[in-house]
Amino acid sequence: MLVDERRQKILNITENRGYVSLQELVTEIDASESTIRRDLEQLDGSGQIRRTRGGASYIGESLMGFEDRSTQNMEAKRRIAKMTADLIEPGEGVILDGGTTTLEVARHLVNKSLMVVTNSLPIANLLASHSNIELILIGGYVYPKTGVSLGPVAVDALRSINVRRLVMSVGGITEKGLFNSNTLLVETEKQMMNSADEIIVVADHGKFGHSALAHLCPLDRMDLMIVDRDVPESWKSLVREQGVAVLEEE
Amino acid sequence: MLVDERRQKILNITENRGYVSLQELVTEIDASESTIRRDLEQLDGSGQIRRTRGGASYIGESLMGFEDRSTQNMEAKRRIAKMTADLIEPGEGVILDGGTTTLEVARHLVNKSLMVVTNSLPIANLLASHSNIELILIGGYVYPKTGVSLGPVAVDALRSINVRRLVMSVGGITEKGLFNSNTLLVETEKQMMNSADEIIVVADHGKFGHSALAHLCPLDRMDLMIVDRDVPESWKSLVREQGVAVLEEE
DNA sequence: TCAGAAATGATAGATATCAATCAAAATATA
DNA sequence: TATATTTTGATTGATATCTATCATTTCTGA
Repeated sequence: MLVDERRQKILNITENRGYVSLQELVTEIDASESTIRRDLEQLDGSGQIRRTRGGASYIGESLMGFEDRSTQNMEAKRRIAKMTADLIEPGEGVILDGGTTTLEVARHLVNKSLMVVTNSLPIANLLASHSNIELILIGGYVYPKTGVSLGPVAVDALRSINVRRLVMSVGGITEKGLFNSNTLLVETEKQMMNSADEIIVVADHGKFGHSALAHLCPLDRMDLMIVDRDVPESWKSLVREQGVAVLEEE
Repeated sequence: MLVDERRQKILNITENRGYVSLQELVTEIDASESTIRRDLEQLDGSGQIRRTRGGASYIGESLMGFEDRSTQNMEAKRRIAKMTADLIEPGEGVILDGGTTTLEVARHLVNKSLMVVTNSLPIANLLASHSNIELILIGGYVYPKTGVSLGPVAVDALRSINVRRLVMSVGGITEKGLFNSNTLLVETEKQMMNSADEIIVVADHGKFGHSALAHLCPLDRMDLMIVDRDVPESWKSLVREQGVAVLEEE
């Protein structure tokens, strides 16, 4: 059997079953353990399967790298996401910024009829298979860490868009305003804000009191901020003083 | 955290990533190894995940969005993809059109240093996590069936791009030229052709002799066509007569 | 045909995972 | 409140897998 033939066989088996043990492969392909190991090493290296201890598993086209890595305050993020999604009415147009919380928002939107604009690969991925959602993807340079599109291409694409609401996530919030860690991202988000009538910011308690590299906007640029119950009262009143509505849990 | 909540979390993570190691779960859920083991045992016993040595993998159809399990001529497509990928040299810029075959091409490119431009969500997903690849995503209306961006937004974004090679897939090939099933897609692909110096078309034997709704271009617009060994000689010579190079299996 | 390169199979020590067990903590029940 | 039950976390010896190495075989190109 040729090398590529054998690897193709491994690929097929893995794809069909989702997972195979190394021993199964050794038996079925009738090659030595070492050979199969080397095949797995190669196939894993080229991104075709995922090697695991004792075998290999299939790599779907799923969200892969991005999601779930930072489960910080995930509980709070989920509750915030639910509240946010409940605000969105059928038939609306909405921009969803990239982020863990906004991805959770998207999960709650899959059954509504909406026009969604997003620069986030994970969100696009989630929504693309739902035909009730008209999905407009914002392209650009893709930032590998989070899978969002950035830069001039993204900004240009956003210029021709106008929707009712923007749901935005941020890296940090201080009395100076909103922050994110990437200047290109901030440029993109500024254009998002120009393209929407109402600016909604979702922020869990971990965001307050922290700034970041790039300043996005002052607090009063927001229309509505949605937070969890663990955000100190002092922060909420500070934001309210700027004329921004604050929606908190129950 | 409640028991069921924890198990749901394991389920979610497993489903999203296809596979998780036990150690990852211990870290992210912050429970003891024993507890997670017991959870996995339970979830495996009730058929919700498949337990593997060192972790767990997702069970059930890899519904993962777009890809069609019953794709025609998958073997041939894979071999064509391999040949195509071998042509691409490190440092190049390349446009990858959406399609089953081009997705396979992308799999072979993950370890090269490249600039990749694509309008395909599945391809973007695959490549986004590889930092050696500079990924530029073409946005636009997302066609739910296949997860590719189409329309004026996509065309505009492509206008400002110029790369060495375009790898394109087609719906059908006749003596009249290349076809695809969607007019918006064809408009987008026409701009792709303008944005590349060399046009490579990948086509398995199932494509020949079939036209489709929208005419893309005449045969002589191609520079190189890559086919499998089952394409009849008559088609290959027809294409060659138009001054197009044809690369076939060995 | 021959030499060099690549692929293969076997082995062994190091390392990680597993199942089983038990005590402590949390929860439920009387 | 006290007791029984369940859940959890830590430990341990047994077992499986991993990496690295090396001799052998197969493939490749001059």
